[in-house]
Amino acid sequence: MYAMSLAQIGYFVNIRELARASGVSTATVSRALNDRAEVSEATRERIRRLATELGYAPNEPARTLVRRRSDTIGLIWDSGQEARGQHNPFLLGLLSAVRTALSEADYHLMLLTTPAAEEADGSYLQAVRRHNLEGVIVLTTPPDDRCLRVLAASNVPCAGIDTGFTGPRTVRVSSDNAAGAEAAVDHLYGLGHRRIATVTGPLHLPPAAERLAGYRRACERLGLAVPPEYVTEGDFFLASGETAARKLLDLAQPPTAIFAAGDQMAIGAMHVAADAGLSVPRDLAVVGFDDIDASALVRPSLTTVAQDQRALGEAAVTALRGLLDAGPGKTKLEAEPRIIPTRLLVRGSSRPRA
Amino acid sequence: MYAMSLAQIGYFVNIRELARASGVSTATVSRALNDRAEVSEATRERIRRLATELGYAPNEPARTLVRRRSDTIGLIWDSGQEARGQHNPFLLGLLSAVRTALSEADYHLMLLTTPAAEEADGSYLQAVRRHNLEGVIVLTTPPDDRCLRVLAASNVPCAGIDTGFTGPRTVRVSSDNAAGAEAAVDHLYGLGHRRIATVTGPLHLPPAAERLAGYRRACERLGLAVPPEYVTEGDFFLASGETAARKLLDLAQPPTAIFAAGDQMAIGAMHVAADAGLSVPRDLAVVGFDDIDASALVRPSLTTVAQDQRALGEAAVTALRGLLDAGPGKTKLEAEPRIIPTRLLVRGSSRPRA
DNA sequence: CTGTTAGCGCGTTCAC
DNA sequence: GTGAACGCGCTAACAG
Repeated sequence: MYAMSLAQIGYFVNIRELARASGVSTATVSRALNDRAEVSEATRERIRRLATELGYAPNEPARTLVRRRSDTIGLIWDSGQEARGQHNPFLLGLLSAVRTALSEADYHLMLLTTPAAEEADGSYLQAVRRHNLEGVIVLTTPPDDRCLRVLAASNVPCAGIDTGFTGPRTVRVSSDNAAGAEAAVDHLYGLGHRRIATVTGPLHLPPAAERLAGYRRACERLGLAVPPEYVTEGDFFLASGETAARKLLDLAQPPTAIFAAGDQMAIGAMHVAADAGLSVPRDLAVVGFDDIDASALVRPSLTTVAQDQRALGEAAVTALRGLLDAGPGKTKLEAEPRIIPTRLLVRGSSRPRA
Repeated sequence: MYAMSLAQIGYFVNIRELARASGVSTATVSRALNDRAEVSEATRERIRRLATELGYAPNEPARTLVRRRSDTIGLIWDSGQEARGQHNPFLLGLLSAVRTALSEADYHLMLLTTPAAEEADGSYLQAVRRHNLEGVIVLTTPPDDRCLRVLAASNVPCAGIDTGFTGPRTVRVSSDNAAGAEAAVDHLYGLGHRRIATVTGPLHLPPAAERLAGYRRACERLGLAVPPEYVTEGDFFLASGETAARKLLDLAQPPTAIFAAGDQMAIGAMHVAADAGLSVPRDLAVVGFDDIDASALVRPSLTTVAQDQRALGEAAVTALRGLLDAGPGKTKLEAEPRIIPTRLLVRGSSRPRA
């Protein structure tokens, strides 16, 4: 309590004072606090107690300097979407999961900033070196980010969630997009639907391509025909879902169900159906992907393939730690992607037809 | 280009090598790179060029150690909501804004982790000292967080967005909740509504209390009666909005319009109205607060009082920098809150009655 | 088991 | 205008 008041007025103890107070050398204090084996249990305990009593906190910059490691991980997330005013609704969940997992592993987290447009190709790499970062976690960033490519090409350990980049010490973590899409189609098929169309995301993005592949695979397995006009490309946003749905419903043989690769597009499809006087799910069933907040709030609520943000975040941290522990030599880990299962949430937009 | 390849194989230049390469002492290099006046323009330019060429990056831990300042800000956000699986939809916008504003001011950002439950009351404070953080930004954290109270009570500069804590070097930034609520009521009044009820948030939270105050003030100014049963307390989540709306619509004199202090509750009210066979906005107008993503996606789309996340984030950074520049002496700044205007987004749930 | 010593990379005195 | 020397707080090597 005495110590707390000291700390509150801005007085901090350093290792030297702690040593003086406990009657040993700074080296012993350091050993005790860092759980080195060569300290007697008695002195360790004494130092420990005194440390908390005096409110001692190690100076991390100093530790980093001498140990040559910071126990700090950098975090990068997509700012391209932000620029367009579009926030990826997953980011927050991923961020929380990553933060929690990292702190449980005793790593600190530093938020890296996307560089200004100029020729700052190496700025992520520079940041890593400036701060002695051990590795970087990248959240849903477009693979065409030059600055990021430079980073991935370096020997800095990187774990990416839903990213497409590769490099010597890179791991990718992502949801099982294909299986999720398959589950969605299976679900609709089980409901009796035989004319199932899809609205995809931008097909140059891996998740979008994988979801389409899953859709195709399920249709093939189930013996469903997929006329070319049943596959329409969107951009994950609302308007593109509306446009696509309008096109699909205008077909001579309109689908009775739509699987959209993103929830916003799925919601757009529901709007169009309502405007056309169709009842969801009776006249048209809709399944989305992602489980954004809005999916539970719209009416009817949206059946969707939910991603497990928590598991994704934890997997990214685990993967990164794997890279860190393996050391610079082991480049074999690169290709080993981490796939996280999805979960189908059946809601109002696809309840069994009466 | 040559330098880049060196950096990519993990070879880093430090100030000593830079000095050798440019034929001066490390002192001169330091002066040149830190824009000290005592260096000749010629050598400064030469050193600069060589630095970028060789991919030199200063070692921040070392700089922090010797300068006794880290240029780093800590970031804390509410994890209570996360634990309950409820993400505050604003967080992401605030985070981006804070990150951008901070990096423009040449500060680095460190994510702090909420401590495990144990008796870690001082852990934020400890983190600040460990990393030599200059200050902390707190995003929407409940004011009853003990760990946070210890931090706020210290002399660490803190800027909080939508938080209720106070301390010797603390600034609070928040939306103009009262004015926003007033604008919502004015809007409904302008549409011809005279029986306007409200669903509040938990009234122990400042934003909830302020929005209710604004509602009351507007009603008073407009000469509208506010029977006690027109004010129902919710918790910002969907279900509470539904419950409240049911109660309101069951009244002998049901309101023709509802102002909900949060969008989720407003959407809940719309659900209840629909279930009761009422048409929104014809039979019941609804206005929310926050402008969460879902508000633009539901049907009818939700009229809402939008918070300016960008401005909030920037204001927090500005306020914090004010505290930092003022130094430990100036405790006067504490009480000066930053109020950010809101914006009424008129959408389908309150379009003029036919 | 413990103490002494030597830097980690940098900014900052002092001299010149 | 520039260089040499020192030390920030801490850990690691080496003695004892």
